[in-house]
Amino acid sequence: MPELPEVETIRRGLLPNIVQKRVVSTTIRAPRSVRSPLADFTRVLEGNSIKDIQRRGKLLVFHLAESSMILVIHLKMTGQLLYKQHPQKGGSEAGSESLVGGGHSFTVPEPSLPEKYTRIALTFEDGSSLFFNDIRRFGYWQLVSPAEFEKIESRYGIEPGNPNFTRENFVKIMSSQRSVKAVLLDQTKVAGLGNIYVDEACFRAGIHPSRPVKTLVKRELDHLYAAIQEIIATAIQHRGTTFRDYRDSTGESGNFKQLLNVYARAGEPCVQCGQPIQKEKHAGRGTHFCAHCQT
DNA sequence: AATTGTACCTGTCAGC
DNA sequence: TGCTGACAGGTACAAT
Repeated sequence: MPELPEVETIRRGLLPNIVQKRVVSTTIRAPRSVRSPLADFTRVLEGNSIKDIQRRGKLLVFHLAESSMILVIHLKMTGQLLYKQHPQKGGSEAGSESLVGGGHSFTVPEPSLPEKYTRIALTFEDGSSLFFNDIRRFGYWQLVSPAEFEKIESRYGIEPGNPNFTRENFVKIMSSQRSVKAVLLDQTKVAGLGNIYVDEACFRAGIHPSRPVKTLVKRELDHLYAAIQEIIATAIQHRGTTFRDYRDSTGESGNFKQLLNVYARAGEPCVQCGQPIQKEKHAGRGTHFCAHCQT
């Protein structure tokens, strides 16, 4: 799924476009993507407007102007939130873009929305729309009360980029029997990291992802603490990483892929030492590392 | 408390 | 070409 940098990029893209806008209609094409009673969902959203969009870890948090209910959206693996300025005519090829490559010139029609994988759509008073596309349907939209939100929110750990991501708090987390990989992926410990950025942070810090966190010495903790913040900040600057499904709110891919050192580079030479990057399963996830540079 | 397996769902790709 | 199995950026839950 989109991790912190991707979700943050989506949030920033949506903010100027849908805040203050009134929802005039909701379309639910996949009822299971909504984790609230559908009647309530529609009743609360229609006629209401978006007051603000925040983010907690990988969760997008929509505050409403005329209800205390909060809309939380999790994109999981393949969720996308696409904003379209103008209503589209179904089935047309309008909005095509031309690409040139390998000596051939060809045209890729920009798919019109809604499409096959559109699960939910909102239409605003000015005719613009927000589409939730999600191939695998792991993602969800949920309306929660402030009390329920507080409960959800409180389970998330410290976040790179937030004031609570202090070295002191970081060290507190890094004191279990579990591996670095497992702890950094644990959203109740550090919120927002996923498989890509955990592997990249471990590489940058020179730490093997299967090391038990309690074996890290001060210098290694310092490196890892700094690496996480640098990776996340740089990834946000580059608008996230796109492999296949991730797109920002305008449908654009992220640019951080070219800066990856280990993730999805199994067998390719390490940028530091030239040895092939390894891929093994750790903490249940495909894990990429350089056996020479990470100890 | 921590780890492992399983489930959710659909698409893609490697291998036969 | 077609089939099968493994795997994919995430997380919740049950079992161990």
